[in-house]
Amino acid sequence: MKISEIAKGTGLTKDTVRLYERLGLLIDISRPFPSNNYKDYGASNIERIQLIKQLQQVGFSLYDCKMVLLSTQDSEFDADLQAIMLQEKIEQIEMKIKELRKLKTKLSEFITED
Amino acid sequence: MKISEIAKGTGLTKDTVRLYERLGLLIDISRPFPSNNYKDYGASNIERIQLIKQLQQVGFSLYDCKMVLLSTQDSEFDADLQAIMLQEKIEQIEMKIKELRKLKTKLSEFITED
DNA sequence: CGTAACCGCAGACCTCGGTTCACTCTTAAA
DNA sequence: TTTAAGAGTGAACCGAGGTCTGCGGTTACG
Repeated sequence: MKISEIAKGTGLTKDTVRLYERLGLLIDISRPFPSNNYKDYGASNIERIQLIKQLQQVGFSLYDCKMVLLSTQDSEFDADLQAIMLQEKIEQIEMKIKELRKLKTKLSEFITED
Repeated sequence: MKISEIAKGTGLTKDTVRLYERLGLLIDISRPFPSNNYKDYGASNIERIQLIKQLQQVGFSLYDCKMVLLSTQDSEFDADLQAIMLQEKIEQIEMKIKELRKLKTKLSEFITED
C-alpha cells in the first residue's frame, strides 16, 4: 500500500505515518520499485495504527504502544517475555478502568447534587 | 496552606503547582501577609489536584481538567450549563471504559493464543 | 507534451505539560 | 547574626507528539 492509502485507512496524516515509521512502530515496509524510491507499506500497519490510536486515547504513550506491538504482532522477544509484558499492560488497563469508574461516580455526584 | 504543603499533599512539585495556578486550575489563593508576598493556598486545591491527576491518568488534557473543575467546584456558569458539561465528560468516560474493555480483550487474546 | 498530484526526506516549527535557572526577598534555625 | 531553606517571578529550556515547508524526483491525467 502507498503511504496515502495507509493515511486514508487510518485517519492519520502522511506526516504522522512517516513519524510512526521513524519511531519504529510500523513493520513490513519495503521499497519494491527500482524505478523510484516509493515505499510499500504492508496492510497490517493499518491494524497496528488502530491499536496505537486506541491505546493513545486512554493515556498510553507511543513508547507504550511500541512495547505492546512488540508483544503482539512482532516476535523479537520470546513468548514468555511477551506474555509478561502483555500481562503488565493488561493490569494497567484494569487500573485505568477502576480510575474511570471512580471518576464517573465522582462526576455523577456533582450532577445529582444540584 | 503554603505551596510546599500543597506540593507535599499532592505529590506535585512546587513548580507544577505554580504552573497549575497560572493555568487557572486552582482557586482560593490569597496573599494574606502584608509583610511578605507569600501566598496562601486553600486546602481545597488538594482535592482539585487529585481530580486533575485522575483525569490526566486516563488521557484527559489540563484543559479538560479545567472544564471539569469549572463544572464541579466552581460556579462561574449556571447549573444547567455545568450539568451539560459534566454529562459530556461522563459520556467520554464511558467511551474510554468501553475502549479499555476492548483493548483488554484484544491483548488477552494475544496471550492465550501462544 | 505539460502540469498537477504524489513520493521521500530533512529540517524547522508548534503545542502541551513540565522543569530549571536566575534573581530577589523572607523566614527560620544555628 | 549569619546562613540555609523557602517563597515569588519571569524566562529559558525540555521531551513528546505532531505539523509544515522546501527540495528533488515520479507518476498520472488532460
